[in-house]
Amino acid sequence: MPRDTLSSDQIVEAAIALLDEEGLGGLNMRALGKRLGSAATAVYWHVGSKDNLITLAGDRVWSELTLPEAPAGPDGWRAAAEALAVGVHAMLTRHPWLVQAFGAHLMFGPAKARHDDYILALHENAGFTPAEADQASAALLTFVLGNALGPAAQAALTRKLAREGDGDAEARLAEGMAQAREVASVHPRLRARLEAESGTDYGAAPQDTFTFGLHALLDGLAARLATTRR
Amino acid sequence: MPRDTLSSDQIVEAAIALLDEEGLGGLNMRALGKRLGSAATAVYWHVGSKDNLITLAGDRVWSELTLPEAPAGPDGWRAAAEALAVGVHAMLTRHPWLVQAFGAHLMFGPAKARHDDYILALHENAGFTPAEADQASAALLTFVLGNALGPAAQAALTRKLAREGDGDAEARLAEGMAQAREVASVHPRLRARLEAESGTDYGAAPQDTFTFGLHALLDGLAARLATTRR
DNA sequence: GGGGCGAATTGAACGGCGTACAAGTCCCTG
DNA sequence: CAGGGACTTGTACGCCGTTCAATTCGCCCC
Repeated sequence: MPRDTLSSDQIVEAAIALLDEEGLGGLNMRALGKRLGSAATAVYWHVGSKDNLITLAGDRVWSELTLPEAPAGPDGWRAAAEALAVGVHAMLTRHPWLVQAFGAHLMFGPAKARHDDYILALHENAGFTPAEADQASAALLTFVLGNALGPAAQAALTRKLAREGDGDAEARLAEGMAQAREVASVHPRLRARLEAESGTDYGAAPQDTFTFGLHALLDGLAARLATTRR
Repeated sequence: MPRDTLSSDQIVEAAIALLDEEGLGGLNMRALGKRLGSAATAVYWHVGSKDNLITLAGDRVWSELTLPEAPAGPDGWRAAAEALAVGVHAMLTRHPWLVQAFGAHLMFGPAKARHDDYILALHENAGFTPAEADQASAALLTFVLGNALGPAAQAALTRKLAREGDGDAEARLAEGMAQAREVASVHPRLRARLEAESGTDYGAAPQDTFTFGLHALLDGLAARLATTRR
């Protein structure tokens, strides 16, 4: 028999796989148990509760991010900060459920702590005062998180429609989109947007939107930094 | 008897009250029915499903925002944009559940559409190209949303601990915070932050963090605007 | 090698949830 | 007054997170 005793690592791994495939709403203990070849309740001995498991999974995902050896010096700040933000953005794109979990579970573990400390150090090394470094780091992070909310909702909705499965997975989605378009079409600018990019789905534009906003934010922070350094 | 027939307005109002008091996880159809003096299932005739109800509630809340009569001209852009962002931030503070709903429900209704169109017009009037106006509006909005995630999680956690109610509502919270501090204390910068503001709760700092980041973002957008106008 | 003990797993069960549905009640119109 | 649509109700189903007593497994010591 291939079945050995479970480990929390195995469980967290399986949970992440399930979350990536089925979304936050698709993770439930019975499905997780089946995936692990165990009874659903075996998980509880290792992780205590579903909330705990989600926190564990979130921190594990957060540890995917690779941090350069030493925080960049005063001049490398901007490139390093941008790279960091892009990395987090990519992570949230890979794991859309994470941003939903962030809104409901107060996730903070060793990997997140390491990451936070790194960003803080990066900003202090660049010349920000400690208080400014704190706020600048938070601004960067919350901007990235906010950008992930839309795609997360999109993914959740798509999955829900697919799971209802009354045969017409895409039909319902199209219907909902059409309804949204109808609501939007009352307003001139929104209608113009809709006509401009008629065939675009929700997932295409945000990438450009993200880099545009990120660059603007970095510009603003760089300006602060310039006045602080003087 | 004070019982009359329900209206969807009544239902949405009661749902918002329940959401504000108990959080997103505290809204359930039986409790809502009890609050309305009806059977739980009576709600379904009016709003169809819980998802629908949440979307309705979200749009109703979004309509709380008052938009100045006409979008500001080229010079008033910055003040108007800041005021708008601050207004949305305040709204999300009043209704922390809304940002959670945004991550799971793709909320888009008439009030949100009106608001989006208004912001778009504001940016176009200021001199942004349509494409830039789109991205700048989105950047502003996602930044505000991202800032609301932390407090939302905090509120959700507090409520959950209170509802478990094993007598020690604050004890568990303090325990969790202490645990987080222990994790954080391995890293020098985080430890410094903890020692600096030892008695601060999660809700105090974010306000300053929000205005700091917002100003930086607005600065960056203003710089874009300057180059575009020329 | 056998006995024992803690680690790990199991299946049944509980209470709460969203919601479908058939049956009922109310009220307005012709 | 008869009919029919608007509206409400109670019951029930299936899924969920979690608890718990009972059971099995694996290792260490005598």
